[in-house]
Amino acid sequence: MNSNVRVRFAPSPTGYLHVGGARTALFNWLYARHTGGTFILRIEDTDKARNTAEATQAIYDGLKWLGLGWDEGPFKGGDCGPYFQSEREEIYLRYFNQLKDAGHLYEHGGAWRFRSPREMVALDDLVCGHIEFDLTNPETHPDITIRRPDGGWIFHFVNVVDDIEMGMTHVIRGEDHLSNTPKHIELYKALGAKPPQFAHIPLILNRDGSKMSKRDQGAAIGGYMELGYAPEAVVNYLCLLGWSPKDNREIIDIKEIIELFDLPKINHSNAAFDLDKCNWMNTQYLLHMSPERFFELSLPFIQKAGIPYGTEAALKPVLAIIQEKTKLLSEVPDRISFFFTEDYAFEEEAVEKALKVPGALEKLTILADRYEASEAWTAESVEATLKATAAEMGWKNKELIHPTRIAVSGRSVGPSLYHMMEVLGKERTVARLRKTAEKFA
RNA sequence: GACCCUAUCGUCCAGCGGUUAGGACACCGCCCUUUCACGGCGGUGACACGGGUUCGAAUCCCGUUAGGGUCGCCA
Repeated sequence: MNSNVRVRFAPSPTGYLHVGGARTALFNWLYARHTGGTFILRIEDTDKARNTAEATQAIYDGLKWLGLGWDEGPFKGGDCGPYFQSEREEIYLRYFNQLKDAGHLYEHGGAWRFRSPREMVALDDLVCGHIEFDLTNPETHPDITIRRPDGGWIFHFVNVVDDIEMGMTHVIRGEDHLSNTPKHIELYKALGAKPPQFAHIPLILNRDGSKMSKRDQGAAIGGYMELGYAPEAVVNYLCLLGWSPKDNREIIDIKEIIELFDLPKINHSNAAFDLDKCNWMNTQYLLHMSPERFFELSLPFIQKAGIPYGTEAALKPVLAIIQEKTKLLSEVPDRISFFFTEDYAFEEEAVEKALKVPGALEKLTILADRYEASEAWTAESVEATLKATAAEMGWKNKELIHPTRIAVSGRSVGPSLYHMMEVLGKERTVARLRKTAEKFA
């Protein structure tokens, strides 16, 4: 932290963290980390009607889950607090009086409005480039209200005041604020402050180009948390919406993204959210992450589901063999459940196809005998024994493999069969084979 | 309606005056294979349109069209 760059994420507590907001936070965070600057979290809770307690928690949870830690803000403190707009009344009053005394304000219907200087306002946006706005016509650009008759403050005013007070050097926000920016610049000037550098990033839309709202698929960060995405995958995906390393790579470590990230490299056009690609990204991360990380991310889901896994030592080998098949962490409990109970369920269709065929149950009994007699118990030895048995008896491998898979797991799909039996252990494997042979006899 | 932003495969990106327009997701084949995945190979698929500028435009300029945003006593 040794540059003077100060950026912020300033969400309004709405009850959930929107992906668009998350990416705005991410780009601010990336810029702060890239420059060695400071990332600030400020809660814009001027609207008292909203439930700030729970709604604010959703913001903290989402940012923490994504790994976007802030340097100043709630729980962290800092020299520019408080970091809740609802607690900054005196500051707003001071700036309000400054504007009023200088003659920039007038009362209208009980509310206070800022008198626009009626000029051309130029903006050199770090993403969008040089833009000139003609604010000379009051018909098309009416004066903005900054304070309600009840004394409440309006976004445009408190946002600018806080950015001045908190020493923001760069304002990185959604493009939906681009048209508001000239008004903000007027406010900065009237307050005798130098406007920060602006960077308006493109919006995230639905696949069909429509605006993403709360109910749309993939819109709420909480949804990713519940379904069990790897946060690093979601972050990686979000980074690629509007930014790219320019060399056609997709999976990139966040450390490298921090190095490569810069504002002028951000796209100018809106991006559509593609859940398919996000899902692919997630499976890639799940597949390649360390077993330790997979364990760490899976555990909460396993505990919540109440899987009686016993000890971590018993759980880890099981997780190790299902990791490569897992698409979402929320699937983990179901994928591992049969390892931890002898009362596992049998898929009806699989039973019909593989067990209720002539000779299938006899095969299981014969295999159980062979396994019982075998010394070694590794995936390799288990496989060798199975194939040797099939060869000896004149069966096709498949004719033995499928009934065996269903006998030991109750399912037609699952982890590598031999590894599954290795982890299950000799005793339980043999017992399951025999029990199944009896059960469907 | 006014103003602002944007415009390359269905989607996300690369390209920044001369390329067989590249990669990824998705989709379709084939291969691998004990299931399901992973993986490998191949394929379908795009420069919105019209004018310029230039020896030469996806690349630069203008217009049109389309999409998005803003125009609140919401943030």
